[in-house]
Amino acid sequence: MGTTQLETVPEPKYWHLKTVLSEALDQDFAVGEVLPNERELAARFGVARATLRQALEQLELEGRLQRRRGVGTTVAPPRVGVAVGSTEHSWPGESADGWEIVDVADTAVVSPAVLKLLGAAAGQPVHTVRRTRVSHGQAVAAELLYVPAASVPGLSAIDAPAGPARARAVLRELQRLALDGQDRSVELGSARADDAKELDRLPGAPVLVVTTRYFTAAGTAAVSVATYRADTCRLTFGDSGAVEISHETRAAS
Amino acid sequence: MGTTQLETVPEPKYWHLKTVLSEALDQDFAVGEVLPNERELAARFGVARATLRQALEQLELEGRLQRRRGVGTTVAPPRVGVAVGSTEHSWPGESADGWEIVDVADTAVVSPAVLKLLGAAAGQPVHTVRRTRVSHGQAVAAELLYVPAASVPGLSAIDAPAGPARARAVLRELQRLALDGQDRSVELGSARADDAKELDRLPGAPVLVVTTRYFTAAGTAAVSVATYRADTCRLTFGDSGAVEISHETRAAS
DNA sequence: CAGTGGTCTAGACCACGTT
DNA sequence: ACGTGGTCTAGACCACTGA
Repeated sequence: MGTTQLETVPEPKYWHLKTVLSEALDQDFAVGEVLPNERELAARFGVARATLRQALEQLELEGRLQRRRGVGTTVAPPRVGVAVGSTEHSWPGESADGWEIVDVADTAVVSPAVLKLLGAAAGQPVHTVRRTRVSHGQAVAAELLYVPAASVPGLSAIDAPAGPARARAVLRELQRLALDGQDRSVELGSARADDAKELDRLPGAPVLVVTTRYFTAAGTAAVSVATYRADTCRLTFGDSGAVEISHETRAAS
Repeated sequence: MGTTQLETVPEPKYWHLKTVLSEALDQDFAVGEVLPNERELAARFGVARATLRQALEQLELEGRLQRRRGVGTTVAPPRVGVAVGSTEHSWPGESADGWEIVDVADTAVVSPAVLKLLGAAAGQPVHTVRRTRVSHGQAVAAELLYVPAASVPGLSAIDAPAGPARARAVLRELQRLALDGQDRSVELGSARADDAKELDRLPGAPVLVVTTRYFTAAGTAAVSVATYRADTCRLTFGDSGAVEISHETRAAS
């Protein structure tokens, strides 16, 4: 008996479903179009709703679909490229890069892990600036920027009582410093409740967490933790224009 | 009736469960330790197994747990930092960076999207090199490197019949070219069947897809599509050492 | 073989947005 | 009020690993 090709196991239903749906999306649906509801789709494919949902979840994870409770499931536009690492190092807030200040919780309590990143001692006052990044009219990222008070001594006395005005002051002071370098990492996470609200997603939604450390000669002057919507964003780093790709880049060769 | 604090909606069970488990992991479990099986955990918390699984899935997504069919659920070590963007641009294969050549499918059929990235015409021959990146004894990434034959003219005649030897030859030829720049993007995806096998994960597992374009004066000389295990990897970019963080960085402030 | 996680079902109820 | 997706249940069977 020749070992031709029949040692493959039965493909899970939801996996096969995903493939079928994916092809249907390419051929029969336009961006923004709404799909039939889950109960009907499940019936049409002859599977339980939970199984259908497993396929939809994957497609949403890959940025093909957008689902909203109370509304429906729509075909998502291609992911937007969001520039994260320009060639030149720069402080947050320099040039209009799509970030909007939301709020600042002055001298707030900071988690031990962030303190460790800052190389700061517990109890040390830290300015905490909350910002949102908007692209194509949609919120794509929420950021928490941590700036030890020691990094921006100019603010020690002249202070507004916290709020957007003060946040801007913190950024302004930062930009006066000489930036020696920066450090960045990207990992997968799930949206905390506050970030989820900012990003118009449910808590637990997949996000790309970008952690950046800003260095001066004196050490780590600031740390930024930015969470990007993983479903709609493609983070771009590089010299030249953003890479233009779609999910098809990874289609079976 | 004072509107004290009771407009909060009931937290989903799986979300609360995740929090409880997360704290238990911090306090009562060591890295590598195995958890009780799903049926017992579900019973212990008084929920259905599906609900418990929803919590476990999130924790796995966040890199806190590792689950393997037939084996069990174990506490995952902190994510490993994997350097992706060194300061200097470099061709793939330069310096020992943990990549291992697996195979090369010479002049294989290439998806239209990749061809578009390459700026190449359909039907043009493209060398396709398959590599794996190993870190700490574990496969963390699988890569497909596309090199149009036109980029490495030195290989046109002197050829082995495809295979690791030829793959090495392609990389060697690449490194002779003057690299003008590169372009990188990161997005969330789910593992294709072949990548999943390489990474010892199930198909559909979450991965970080890093797409890199390599430019010479003549245009795009090569494109790399690397898929990293999202559960175990933290991609690092930057001048200095990798950022050292844990999930705690994003703990509620 | 026994035990694990992975898949699947057929129902129920809930939270949300729109009408 | 209605229809949507989100949560949850209590079961069943399957695929894989290891002893």
